[in-house]
Order: sequence, then C-alpha cells, then structure tokens
Amino acid sequence: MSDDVQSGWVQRPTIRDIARAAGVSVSTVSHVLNEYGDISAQTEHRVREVMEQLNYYPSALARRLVAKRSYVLQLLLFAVEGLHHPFFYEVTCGITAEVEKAGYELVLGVKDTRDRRWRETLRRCYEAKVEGIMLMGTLPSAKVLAEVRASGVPAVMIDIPFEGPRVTYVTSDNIAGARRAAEHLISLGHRNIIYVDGYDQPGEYAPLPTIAVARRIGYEEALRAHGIGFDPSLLCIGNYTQEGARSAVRAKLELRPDATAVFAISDVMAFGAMKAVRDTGRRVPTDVAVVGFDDIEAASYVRPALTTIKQQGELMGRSAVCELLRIITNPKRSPKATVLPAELVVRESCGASRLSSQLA
Amino acid sequence: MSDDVQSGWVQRPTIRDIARAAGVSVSTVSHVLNEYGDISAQTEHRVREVMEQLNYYPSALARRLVAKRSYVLQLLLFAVEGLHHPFFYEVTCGITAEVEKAGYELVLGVKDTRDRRWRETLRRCYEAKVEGIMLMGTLPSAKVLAEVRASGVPAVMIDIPFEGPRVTYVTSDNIAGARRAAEHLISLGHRNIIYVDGYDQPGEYAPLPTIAVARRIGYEEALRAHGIGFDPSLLCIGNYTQEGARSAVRAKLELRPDATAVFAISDVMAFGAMKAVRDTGRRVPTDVAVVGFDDIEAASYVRPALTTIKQQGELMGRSAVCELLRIITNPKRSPKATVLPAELVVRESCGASRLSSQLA
DNA sequence: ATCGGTGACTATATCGTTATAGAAACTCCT
DNA sequence: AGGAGTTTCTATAACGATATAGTCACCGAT
Repeated sequence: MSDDVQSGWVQRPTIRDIARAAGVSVSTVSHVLNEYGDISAQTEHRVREVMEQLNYYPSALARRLVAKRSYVLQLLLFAVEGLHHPFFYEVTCGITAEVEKAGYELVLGVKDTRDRRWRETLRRCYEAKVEGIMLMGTLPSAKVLAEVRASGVPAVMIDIPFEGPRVTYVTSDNIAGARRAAEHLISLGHRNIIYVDGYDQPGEYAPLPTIAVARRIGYEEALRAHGIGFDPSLLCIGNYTQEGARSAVRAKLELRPDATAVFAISDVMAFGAMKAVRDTGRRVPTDVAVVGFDDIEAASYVRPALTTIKQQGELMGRSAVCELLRIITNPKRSPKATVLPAELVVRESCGASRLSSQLA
Repeated sequence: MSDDVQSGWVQRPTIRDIARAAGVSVSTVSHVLNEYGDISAQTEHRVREVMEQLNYYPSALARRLVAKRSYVLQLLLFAVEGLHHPFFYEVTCGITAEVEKAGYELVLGVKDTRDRRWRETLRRCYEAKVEGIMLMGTLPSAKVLAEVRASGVPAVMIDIPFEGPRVTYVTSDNIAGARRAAEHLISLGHRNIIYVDGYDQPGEYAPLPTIAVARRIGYEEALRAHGIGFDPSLLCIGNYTQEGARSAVRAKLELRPDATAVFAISDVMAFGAMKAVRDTGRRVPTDVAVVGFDDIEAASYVRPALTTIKQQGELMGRSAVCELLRIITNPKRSPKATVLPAELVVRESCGASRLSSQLA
C-alpha cells in the first residue's frame, strides 16, 4: 500500500488473502464466489464479510485465463477521417448497447486506412484472444479480410458488402438505396445528375468491394432503366468529406452548367455539394437538386433539409453483434448476409415538395 | 481443431507447443519472445520459424496476469441518449487516438444515466483490473465519483467540472464560454433571452456539478454585468435533445413573445430552438437570434449556420488520456484541472453578420 | 459394528505466460 | 591445469483464479 513502485496496478487482495482472513481454504472462497451451494450459510457469510471488508474483486484476467475465454469483442474501424463520420458513430451506439447486453466487453480500435501497420493491429487482437472481430469502414487492403479469415477468429463485416469468398456481413441495401435516390431525381425530370463518389475507384484506399461500389451499381441501374447513359464526365470524388465534396462539385458545376442535380453517396458530402451549389450562385433545390445517403441526424437540421436515403445505423450495429455472437456459439455456421432496408426520405433539397405543392 | 465444443476460444498453440516443436524449453521461447538476447541466432531462428508455422500469438491474458498489469483503460459514458450526443463522439475520437498511441486498449462502456445498476458496471471495471477510468457525461449519482475515488483506480472526469473534493478533470471553460455567448447576444441588443437548459437542475439526473451548472453561471454573470436580472420565466428545459428543445422553446415563445433571442447550452438543442422559432412563424435571426454551445460539425451545415461556442472535443479526449496516463505512472500526483478554451464562433444564426453588413 | 450417503470443506493440478536462479559447455588467462 | 567469465540454455515457482477429485464427520439403516 505504501511503496508500491509497480505502476498500473493497485495492489488488491487476492482470493488467497480472503481465504486466510476468513480462515478457510482458497477452494471454499472460490465455491462461495461461484455459488456452488456446498458451503454452510455461516461460513459463506463470514467469507462474504471478509470480501466486503477487504474490498475484494476477483480478477477477470485470472478467470479468463483458466476459463479459456476472454469475453472481449473487438470493433476495428478503418477510416481516413477517424471516427469522424457520423454514420459510424450511430453504428457504434448500437454495438455498445448489444455488447453490454450480452455480457461482453467492447474494445474499440480506430485505425487510419492509410496506416500500413494494420497487421500489428490484428496481431494485438489475436494476442488479446478476442472472441470476435467486427470490421467496419474502408479496409486498407483486401489482405486484411484474408488474414482475419485465416486466423479463424469469428468476424463480421459492417457496412462492407463483401461478395467474394463468403463472409458474414451486415449492410444496408446500398444498391436499392442508390437506385431509389437516382430514380427519385429522374422522376423529377433530372437527366444530368452529378454523382459524388467517396474515394477514387478502384483506388488506393478501396481495393475491396465497398458501399461505394454498391451504390454506384444502384445508381447506374436506375439510369439504365430510364434509358439514360452513364456519363463519366458527371462523376466526381468527394473523399467522404464536406470540403472535398464542396470543391469537387463546384469544379464540376462550372464544367457542366447543364447539371440540374447532385447525388452524393454520403450526407456529409451532400452538405458540401449544397455549399458548392451556392458557391456558384445557384440555389438548392430551385436550380440544382441535391440528394444524399445515410440520413444522419444533421440531414434534418440543414436548410433546405436534405433528401436522403435512410440507413438504420443503430440497427446495423446491433445486428452485427448478434451475428457475431451466433458465430461464436456455433463456429460451423455458414456465412450470412444481413441486408437492411435503405429507404428514401424526401425532404426539401430535391425540390419534390416544392413541385408537389405547385401541382396541388 | 475438429470437436472443439468449447465455444468462444479458437484453440491456439501455446508457448509449450512452440517449445516442443522447436525442441527447446519454454524458457527459451519466452526469451526469444522478449528479446533477452541470450539465445543463439540459430536457435532463435528455429523458434521463430515454428511460431510462424503454428501461427502462434502469445496470450496477452497470461502475460498480463503475471505482469500484474492489464494495459486497459475504460471509458465510461453515462448518458440518457446513449452515445448519441455528437460532442461525446468527437471526444471519443481523441481518446481512441491517444490510447492507441500509448499502447493501451480502450474498453468502451455506455450506460444510461437512469440505469440504477451502475455499481455493477463499476464492479466489472474493478474485476477487469482496468488501469484507469474516464468518466464522461451525466453521472447517475454523486456516489459514482465517491466509489471510484475510494477504489483507488486512477480516474479522470471528462466534461464534468467537478469542484468539490478534488479530482482530476478536463473540461472546456464552460463559464467563460457561456458568458461570451450571452455577452454577444446582449451586445446585439437582446434583453429577453430564452435560456435552454439540459436537464432540470438540480434534478434526478444531475445531482452533481455539471457543465450545465457552469454554463448557467457564465450566463448569469453576463446578465449581471449588464444590469439585466435573471428572469426564471425565460428558462426552459430541452433534455439535450432536438425535439425536447423544440417543444420547450415553442411553448416558451408563445408565453413570452417579447423574447428576441435563444441561448441553448448545446448545439443539438439550438437546432431544435431554430425549428421552434419557425414553428411560431418567426425567422432566425431576423426575429429571434439563436446561439448554441459545442460547435459540432453540423453547426456549420445548418442554415442559417449556427453561432455557437466552440469546444475542442478531440483535444479534450486526448488531454484526458494524457492526464490519466500521468496519474497511472505517478499515483501520488495531486489532482489537476485542465480547462480548455471555449471560443465564440460567429455565424449567421445570431444576426451579427447581417447587422455588421447593415452598419457597413 | 458396518456400510452407504450426505453435507461441508480442502489439496492439488491447471490455464499460458514471465522471473529468478541456476547449469552446462566453452573460451580465455595465467 | 584450474579457475573465472561468457554464452546459451533450462527448471521451477510464481501470477490469481477454477476444476477435479478427494477427505472427514456425521447420520441413519441394517
């Protein structure tokens, strides 16, 4: 208690201290702790009293070692902007709630996608003997997934629609969502729609199937269905940031003054697009309609309020944890895809409400 | 590998397996792992090869047990809305970055403030032998702090300006921030300012000094400095949510049509206030000016863009971790308060820019 | 008196590491 | 040749818990 030079550890009583103080064996204390029910009320009472007095807490470390279970789940988020994307944050909420409920611990790891030391991060997970890994965001490399799979540690991908060698994943229906967004714009009469992508595809940060790929597919499907060809000169890259999208869209609007709409694959980029429209002296939605993707909270705060595709972030997090726990209890389980609905939320930025009120 | 019924643990090779396969003793493998430098190059090579082949990862659990260190920090967030408040999210970003850098693990725990089982949550921390605890949000009870202090586990409070029996904490300068916000409104000529508080004070959820108390102090200071009395009938409760603030402010605006400004102690509530103003047929900032607190990202997205007090969330998280690590290495350290600057960010919702352009 | 059963408790091995203290084989010096 | 010093490796006891397999009294039935 006095000259405990060893840092990082408050010297706490162990099961042995309790046993000694209560005048019983270590086994007896253990039996009390685990409620074996073969200890007399009298002895049990004495043991509990001593535990209380000495402020004893059994070491989860030691317990886990002998139980060969860590009760730890790992959330690994790879992102360029850190945890900054509000959507990930919503997912994280759902995850914590569900992990807590299941009696597990959640270790949170946020890595920069551009950081080449992801192997080290994985190694730490293996060393910590985490019982499951959740992968979210933009993976630094397809090898991440291969490694995790090879490790045999149960894993689920969140918001990464991986179609190749099967893995369990949870995403929104990105294809349908993007299709709906595009169809909505087309139905409002738009033909020249600027498409704001995340990163360059296939690019340095995204050698894997990503939500971006899926959304692009849905978008092109909608165009095709209406006989509109995909025009690459309407494509720009917003890097998932507001400022990135703002400058990209501004440049694009100057090049293509005939564009009357913007579809950004994230709300944050849609906000940037709205700013870009104003930068060029035009108005949203009168001159240029804007639609986003995610339906983060801020989407309803902005003016005009953003029309977007609603993703159920919290539910996504919860589902991911449930799936992971299922794999943990039954490792032979074959991979399963959970695809959550992605619905169109019509607000003001697309001009639909204005139009409908004109019609009325 | 085949009939491993035991779930939650992929049977992995242990140091013993490596030793056997490499034909050396367990000690030798340990020495290789820890780079004692007393193993011949030849032997070391062989051992490393075997480790590679068998996919060996030393168990952090066992290591920590013998090292008597857990290398785990715990973030405990108490909130009514879960992790939903965007500001906490920014803080969390800073925390993860710094924890990672220090070679620790971060366990994330989010508890509902209204949940009475917080003792159990704390017990879990003690059992996990976490080396430090970060407390954030609205504590369920003052006893939480007392318990944590009594436990002897190093702890810092984040965004909880605790003034009583000294604890290390990190917050923004809430008093100065609120004072600046109020003074700004007063300088623009406002006299009847609606004050949107978080929870009822002193209420069920907040029996402790909170940021809300501090902000209220700064607000009243500003009023007093300008000879304006605090009018309790201008006070309302927004519960830190957008909808809560919206309905509270709407009701208040109807009761007090003479109010020309709103100061909400969080941006999210300020967004609700802006909606409330519009609900009553008035405009922001022409009829009613609105100022918030936090400067979350969305503050710059909304229209009119929100004038607010900027808090450095990410820095707050980083500082908290640094302080915690300092306490861990030197437990005798006396508690320290870190108060980060809270600056006024003038945007559109207060009408200052309009006014200054009129003057120009 | 012997036996079986039960209630209350305990001794010891084990989990997968590291720390401590040696041991065995060389090399070098005188 | 004998000892000191190196180099390389190892045996064993921790760390703090649980699991397994007891032991020992005592009670009632035969």
